[in-house]
Amino acid sequence: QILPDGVALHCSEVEYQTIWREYFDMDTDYKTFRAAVPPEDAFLTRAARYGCGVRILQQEPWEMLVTFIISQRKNIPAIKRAVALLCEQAGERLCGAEQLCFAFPSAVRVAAMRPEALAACSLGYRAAYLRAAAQMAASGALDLEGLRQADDATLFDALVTVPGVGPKVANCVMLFGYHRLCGFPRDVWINRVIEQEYHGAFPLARYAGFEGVIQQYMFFYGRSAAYRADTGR
DNA sequence: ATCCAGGACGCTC
DNA sequence: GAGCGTCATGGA
Repeated sequence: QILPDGVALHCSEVEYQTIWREYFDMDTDYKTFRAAVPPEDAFLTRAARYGCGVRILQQEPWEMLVTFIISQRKNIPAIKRAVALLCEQAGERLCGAEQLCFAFPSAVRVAAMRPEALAACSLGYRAAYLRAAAQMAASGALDLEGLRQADDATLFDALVTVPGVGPKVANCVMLFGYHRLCGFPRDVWINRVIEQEYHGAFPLARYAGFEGVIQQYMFFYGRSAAYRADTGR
């Protein structure tokens, strides 16, 4: 089945309708977002074309909160490793046909982890953040599901009450965990792009309501070998 | 070996 | 509110 942006899915119709349609955000028209990029913005024009298949996944708030707390001051391979270790240490064991597999652990399960198990996930100083976040989410002091109904500002304010969650991580959780496309996470890569391509001033207001989609184009292209080749390093 | 990583926090000023 | 040093660990 061929879907917008040349995406091809190899699964049954039922599986697509019940799982992947929402997860891959197939009912959102990203072409309209890309069309908002003015031709005179050569960087973003290239970035949007390069990342035309990028979509904002509809992932779970708790999973996003945890993974982006872990992400701070880590590179992507190290993040993957830490998340995998966390799943092995605390995740529910899945009956995989071939290889051993673990689910992403719930807040209750993370809150119940022994300190040694948590320390075995190579989280460093983030271990204390993660434990606090798990206690908040497990106790209901932080109602991650209820916050789906909250407006953007209320959601942001609630997220930054969690230890280890600042503006960058909160924007990631809003964007990927709550599908708030206004989220615009500023990480080292985005700051680098804004500095090099926009002299420190990016026209964010032009993309009101879908800032996060534009951010993804900037991030994906800015990190790519294609960009380094285009700019000569 | 050295630098840096999808930052946040606590402290000054 | 803006400008610092610090934080633990591993990847490149």
